[in-house]
Amino acid sequence: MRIGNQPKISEATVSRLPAYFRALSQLADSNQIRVSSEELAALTGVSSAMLRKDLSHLGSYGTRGVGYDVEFLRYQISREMGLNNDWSVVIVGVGNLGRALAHYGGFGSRGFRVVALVDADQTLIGTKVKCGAEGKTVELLVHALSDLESVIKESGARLGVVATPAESAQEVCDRLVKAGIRSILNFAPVHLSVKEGVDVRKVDLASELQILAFHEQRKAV
Amino acid sequence: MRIGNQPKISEATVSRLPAYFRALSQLADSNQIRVSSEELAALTGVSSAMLRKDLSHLGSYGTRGVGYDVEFLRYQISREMGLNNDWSVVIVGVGNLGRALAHYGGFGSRGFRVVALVDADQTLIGTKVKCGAEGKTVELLVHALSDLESVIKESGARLGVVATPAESAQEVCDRLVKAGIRSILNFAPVHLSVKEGVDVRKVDLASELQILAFHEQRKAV
DNA sequence: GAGGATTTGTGCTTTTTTGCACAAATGTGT
DNA sequence: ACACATTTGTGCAAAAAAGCACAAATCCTC
Repeated sequence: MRIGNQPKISEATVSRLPAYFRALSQLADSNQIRVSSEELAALTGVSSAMLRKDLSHLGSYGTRGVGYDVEFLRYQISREMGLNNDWSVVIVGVGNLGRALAHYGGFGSRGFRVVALVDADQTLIGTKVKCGAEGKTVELLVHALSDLESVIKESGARLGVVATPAESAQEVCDRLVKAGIRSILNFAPVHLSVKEGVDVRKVDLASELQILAFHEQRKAV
Repeated sequence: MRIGNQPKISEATVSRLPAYFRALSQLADSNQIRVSSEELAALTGVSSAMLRKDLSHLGSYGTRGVGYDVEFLRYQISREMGLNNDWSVVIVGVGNLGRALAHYGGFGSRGFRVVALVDADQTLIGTKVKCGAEGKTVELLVHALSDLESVIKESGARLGVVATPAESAQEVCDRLVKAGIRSILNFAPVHLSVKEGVDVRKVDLASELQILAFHEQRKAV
């Protein structure tokens, strides 16, 4: 329940809000007006009790005996998560992964916009890369890594994506932080250490497979 | 501590083992013989106490007053996680993301091998895609989605990667499960429901950015 | 071989997260 | 207007995870 202006939403809850938001968006697209906690929970793979408790942290947006208004709840979550703002993203590292991220539709939609691409590879610098999914693609110039600071300043990027090899990730991270970026999504297979106040989230493809393999191995026994 | 042959390693611990493994691999590459819990913890971004407790679930592989033998500990973790096995991976969906995954070096190394590519797009079927990072690249033929079952059977894949659009993800998932796959890595922005005994791990790029945006918004206040 | 300096392994406490169960609130039908 | 069927919101209990502190074990020096 919201009390002051610092409602203390737990980290576990925050990590599930995006899933609720996406499911609600799908329901809205199919013109569904109302949804019960049971139905929304099934769509997102959580228990209905957990869903209700998560939502209760945002406020009391449901109606007992009825359920939730899809569009209203969707709006409340998007507001709470700041998705009404337009978040500018700079991607560092335009290899296969970086390019795939630039193309990725999920970035372009829902409040995120790739505004700058940076790489160290001389053969890539100056080339143009298509950003965003079908519909509203934009071509972006790949800038030199040495211009990172000015690129961030001019583009106004607030979120940084590190898609470089592991070797250069920490250095890139340090420069992002020094340039004022305080939220970083890291795809490089290495832990990035940052000063307090900077958030780093890590996405590690190999780790996910290893975790799956661990459980798969257990099943066989 | 290991008691029977079902040591009950907690999920939180399992999720951190890959990070330990990678850090140990880096240390081994730089010919470091021993490492303390403090040092390894710093490399992986956890507390030294948590690291020691995690490792203690595998067994007592350290030496008090000394630390851990890098190569030995690395081997124990890889054995525990089943990375000595050769895990065959089938990737369904050879769009930008699927191709990036196929190229990704972290898959090719460390016990994972992409053995099959499948897509529904007629213009992609029959084309060849380079798999694996520099060093040992292999060209793989893209098979038709309709041949999914036979492709899995012939390639012997045990891990499935779903890199399709959200609309087709659940159907692809169902067919993977029916074909005997029990561990799935899902990149499609949708929850996949599966029968008991099947593991699904989800990697959602948009969600990660949304979580970052949430915290970033809080900082500004 | 005794004493001091390290560093692991672990019992215990605290915090976080999940799950359960039901009262409170709403809509419906008669 | 009243009984009844739903479905939310939440207090409380259980489980999981993280953090602390220190005894136990090892190495090194003299």
